[in-house]
Amino acid sequence: MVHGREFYARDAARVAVDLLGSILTHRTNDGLTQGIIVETEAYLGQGDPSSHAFHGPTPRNAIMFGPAGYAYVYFTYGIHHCFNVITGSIGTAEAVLIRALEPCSGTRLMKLRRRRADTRHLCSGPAKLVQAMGITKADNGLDLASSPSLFIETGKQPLQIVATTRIGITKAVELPLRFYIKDNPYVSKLLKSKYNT
DNA sequence: GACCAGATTGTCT
DNA sequence: GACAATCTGGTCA
Repeated sequence: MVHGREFYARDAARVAVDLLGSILTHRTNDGLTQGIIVETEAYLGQGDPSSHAFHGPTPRNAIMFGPAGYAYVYFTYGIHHCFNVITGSIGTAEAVLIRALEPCSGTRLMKLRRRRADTRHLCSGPAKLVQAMGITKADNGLDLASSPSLFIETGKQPLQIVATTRIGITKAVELPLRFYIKDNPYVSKLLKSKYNT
């Protein structure tokens, strides 16, 4: 079942947890890719110093201030893109960053896009999965609740979930807003980068 | 595996 | 002008 607006219109942390085990699908002209979401991070809008929304609306983060269920794709470090889903109610600017996937369908296509042969390294990081799935800045603002080409649906249910601190940020680093599936080999980093190289 | 440096440009102060 | 929700490839062990 594809997640609808009501699924996304809840607290970012709750959505982040519930997205674990769900399946992300992207259809492009090149073909179909699918992955199980195994790692997420919650960003709490204007109250969160490490959120893009912290300083208020700008042209870049405008989509965050709209309704839940929309995709927020941004560019960073001069080379990378990251993929988020907007959550909460209109104006709260909450979002969930998808950090890692377990490749499920279209792994051949993922390997071509990533130019990597090792399945383990196809989607084990926010910028990696964006590249493997063929997500681009053009997907910014797409409605995941109604798009036929980009959506998330219910997957496995009973899971062991680990909550820990977020990665790659310099503010509010202590908040336990990163979630991943215990013992899953596709998670980007454990407490000490174990599966990363 | 651990640690480090370089890439490279959009975005905002 | 500074910095960024990162990744890769190098060195050393």
